Amino acid sequence: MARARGAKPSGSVTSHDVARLARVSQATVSRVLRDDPNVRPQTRERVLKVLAETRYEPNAAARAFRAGRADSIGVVVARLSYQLYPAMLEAIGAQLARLGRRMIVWDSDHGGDAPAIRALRQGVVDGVILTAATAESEFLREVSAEGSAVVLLNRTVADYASDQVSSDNLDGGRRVADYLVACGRERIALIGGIPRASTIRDRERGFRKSLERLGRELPPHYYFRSETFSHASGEQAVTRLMELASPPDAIFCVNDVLAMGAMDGARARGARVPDDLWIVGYDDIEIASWGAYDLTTVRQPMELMVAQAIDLLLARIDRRDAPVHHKCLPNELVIRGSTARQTPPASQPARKPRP
Amino acid sequence: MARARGAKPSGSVTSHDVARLARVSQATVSRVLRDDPNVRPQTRERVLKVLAETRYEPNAAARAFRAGRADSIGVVVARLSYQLYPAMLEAIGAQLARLGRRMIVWDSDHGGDAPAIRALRQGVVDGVILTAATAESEFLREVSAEGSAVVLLNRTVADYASDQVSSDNLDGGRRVADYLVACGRERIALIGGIPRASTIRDRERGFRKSLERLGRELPPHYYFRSETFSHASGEQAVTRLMELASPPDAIFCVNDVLAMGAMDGARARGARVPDDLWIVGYDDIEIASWGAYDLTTVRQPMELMVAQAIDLLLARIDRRDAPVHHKCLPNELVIRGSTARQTPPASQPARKPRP
DNA sequence: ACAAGAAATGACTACGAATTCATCATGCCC
DNA sequence: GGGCATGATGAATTCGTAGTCATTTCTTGT
Repeated sequence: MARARGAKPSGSVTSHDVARLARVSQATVSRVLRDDPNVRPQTRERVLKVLAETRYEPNAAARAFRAGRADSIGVVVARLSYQLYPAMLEAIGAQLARLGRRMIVWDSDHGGDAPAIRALRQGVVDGVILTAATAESEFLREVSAEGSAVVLLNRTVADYASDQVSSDNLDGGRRVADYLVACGRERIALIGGIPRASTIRDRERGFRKSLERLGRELPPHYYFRSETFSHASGEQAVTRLMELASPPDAIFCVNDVLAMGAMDGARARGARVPDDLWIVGYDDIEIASWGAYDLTTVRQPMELMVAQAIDLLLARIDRRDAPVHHKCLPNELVIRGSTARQTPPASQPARKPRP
Repeated sequence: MARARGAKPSGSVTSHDVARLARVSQATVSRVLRDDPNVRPQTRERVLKVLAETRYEPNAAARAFRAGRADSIGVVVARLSYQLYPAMLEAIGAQLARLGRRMIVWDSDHGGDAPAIRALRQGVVDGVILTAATAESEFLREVSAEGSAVVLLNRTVADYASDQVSSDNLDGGRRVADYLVACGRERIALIGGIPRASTIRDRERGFRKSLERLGRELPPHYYFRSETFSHASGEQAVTRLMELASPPDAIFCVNDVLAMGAMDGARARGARVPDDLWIVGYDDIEIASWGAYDLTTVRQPMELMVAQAIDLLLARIDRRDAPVHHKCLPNELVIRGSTARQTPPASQPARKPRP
């Protein structure tokens, strides 16, 4: 039994200890720590000396308890295996660090949003950023209605009273369709995903609607819904599409991993990209720019999205009755070698062609 | 100013409130919460009913304050852009969640280990897992000497009195050398990295030593040290190597991203892998198995390493005088299409050939 | 039915930092 | 030099939980 009850972190020097050693009251130590001007320089000096000597560190639990806030923010992530999410987490972490907040991370694979929301209610965190498109929990609905400090990032739910930040996935899908049609692609296919995720749903809808508007409705056999967002799914999907009597000459994949799987699958069947088949992805993860894939894709303004999500969250932590915002940022089509190499800019005008 | 001083998390129902409503003492509420057997079923029922009605959640700060522990573990990571680290983080998170611990994440890019160690001293976290190979701070040295709950994961420092878990990088490098020689490669090159990281250093040393033992010392012009572990560095390195009068026929890259960069660079210069050039990586990140790279590489027993690191950490949190362990786990050469396609198993025996 | 013991419960307290309020010291002005 | 403002400091208090210890209530055996 190495620990007494109520054991404290290593040093376990308290502000009372410091006060005693510096022959002042605990209140004065607290004042010095908080840089209160009402301390005589001489006294401050003495206290600072003892603080340094004892290597005092304030007890975080006591401080949080007293202050009523934790200075920590919760982040719920999913599928860290997909590069977009580590990148997002990295951005969130960097920005929170700059703001002096800690970041507690939950993986939505283990209980979805619930553990994070629970932590919020217990005061473990001051607010929560939800990035994972988990099922719409009634738990979340309720918390959201309470005006709790919860922000949905890269995920929208129309009737939640929570702040939400996403990029314009509808427009992203539209851009891809416009681009492919403008470049004269004739047989355009779509590899989509589970419609539970709002982002995916919007990408698909934007893509379809734009095709329709251009008189090029997507035929059912050119649509493949993959159950998971994996490389293997992309391979499988492209294999099906290429087995068709009239295989597509362009495929839009709703995210980059699917696109890379599709590319590898197509190549394995002897197709050349982009000579025989164009492939477009979504997200612009780092690998997309590497030589092996050199993937045309849609890039979201990640840093900006994260910044806005954190802004909204901190604002709401400050005042829970702050107005609810649903932000939707524009994104950008990044054209690379998986499309376009030898096709000249098409004559058919698109709404926003980026030849 | 929407918040009173000492504001509490949303509900802000305390155990006193519950006690009042259930017409019992706060102590009894506490007992019910902690499942103390000394509560009459009837009383327990009444309290539970109020607990449910009020949606009571214990105040985490007060609890942590009182209990003297945070039930949180800190993790310092680096370069989340390299897939190995998100995978590691995911494993750590999953295992901690299973143990009922929260995970606070710091990116070593912002202050190195210091913020995490500081948090440890303040009791924000009960222990820290350091995965990032940052500079050897005197801060850490000191903390380590104190017997604080710190574990180095995938990183070794000989004279730190901390628990350490890594895989046998020396042996991993050795295996690669043995394999390449055994398969009859004649001109073997090495793309290495900053020797600050113990893992990288060991991989290089193991590789070199094994070559020497086999009478195939690495000539200086076949060694390239990249400053960063990036795809671009790999491309750059391979370009240099291929410009040599006698370019290598096999390259060992000390991690997978470098290997992928090298592969893309080699292909861009018209070389075929593995027909003209073999490439071997290290880490076996997910992409390594994808068709575009199909990379031969060395896999570390990640889940096991994480499990052992957490075991050691929790043991040390329990008793700071626990014996110090330096664990070193074996790893595995995973042979794929970036090597070996048409070379038959060599006649020359290697120590542990895996043809 | 009563004592003795066990079970159930409540009053009270500690934990550490930050804050309020009271008090004491100091300097300044006329 | 007396009085008053201001600056510096300490005593006391608060926060919510989980303990300790004392007290009350119940159960059981005779």
